[in-house]
Amino acid sequence: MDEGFCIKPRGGGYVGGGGTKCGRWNPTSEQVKVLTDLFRSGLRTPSTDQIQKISSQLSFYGKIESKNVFYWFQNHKARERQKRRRVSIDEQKENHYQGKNSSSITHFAEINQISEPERVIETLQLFPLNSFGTESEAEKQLRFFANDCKGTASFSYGMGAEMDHPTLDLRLS
Amino acid sequence: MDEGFCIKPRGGGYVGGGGTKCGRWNPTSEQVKVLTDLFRSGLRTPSTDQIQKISSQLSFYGKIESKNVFYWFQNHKARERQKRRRVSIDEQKENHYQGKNSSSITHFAEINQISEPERVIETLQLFPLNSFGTESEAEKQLRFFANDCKGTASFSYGMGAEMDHPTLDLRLS
DNA sequence: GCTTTATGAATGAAAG
DNA sequence: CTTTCATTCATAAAGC
Repeated sequence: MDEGFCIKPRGGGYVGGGGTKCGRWNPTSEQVKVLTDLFRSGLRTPSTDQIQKISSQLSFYGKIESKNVFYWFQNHKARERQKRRRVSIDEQKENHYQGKNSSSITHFAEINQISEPERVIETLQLFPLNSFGTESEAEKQLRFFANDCKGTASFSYGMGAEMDHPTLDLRLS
Repeated sequence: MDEGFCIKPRGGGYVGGGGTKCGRWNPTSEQVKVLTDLFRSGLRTPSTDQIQKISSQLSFYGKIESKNVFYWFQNHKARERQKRRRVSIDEQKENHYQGKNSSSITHFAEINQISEPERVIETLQLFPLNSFGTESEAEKQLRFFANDCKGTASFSYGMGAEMDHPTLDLRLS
């Protein structure tokens, strides 16, 4: 793949024309059967090594790449969860106690996370207190960005007259 | 202009009015282009300052936050690495059996041109100015393979030594 | 054959 | 940095 370049009309602009012959993997029934079997056996997130082996085995039945196996598991797992979640919500709507015991395994923490405090640590400018190693640069950055006022940051950095048109001059010295 | 913002392009788009309730950042093609350009220029882990500047510049094309830029680079970098890794392994495997009567499955016209100057200038103080740039085709990332498999199930499909033929021994023990 | 559905692929966000 | 999750985009296959 990688050469087809699937055009993505995201953001409004429709890229007319465009052959985009992105041929995607089309698993054979045997391949699907094996994959499903593995999934049912409990395999959910195969390791790289496992994926390689599975892919090799399945290549007997037809063209296949490692990434196909990877995607298959990702999608399968995600969709199962998705389905399950829908059911969960559905039951929640009912709001009836389930006569069914068995401490529900489904952790629906996500569902009512809708109104989570979000733990917005004001600004915390008190002590930078750089505790070595415990926090990576990336994390610091992220936290920093959290305060970022979202709406089009157009502070005058000395960007001069860059707002006139797409200057794109990204000199970041 | 494409007019990006957070409108869901598909179908009618039920973003609901007034709420500004946009889910996740949906980069415009211009934004992606610039980011890709920067990446190709060698920028991999922009500093906080750089991120802010980039974000400011890109805000011209649509709503964007610093953290979006941060995440973009993080993801892009990680996925490029993953892709490369996977392709390598795949090519390595490509030499395996399929000897049977396989009907020319050897149609792997997907030899990625991992060719890229690859001048990973860690520090990168200045940029070669954006300069047009054709639609960079480097936007096909690939997910990585997990390494979870916390002994979920005791299946032990005998994939390991039997690479002679599709054993597919899915012993679930 | 055109519409709907199923699913492969991609990627933003975030947790670890 | 690595790994996982959620949501969306794109398209081949199925249904009408």
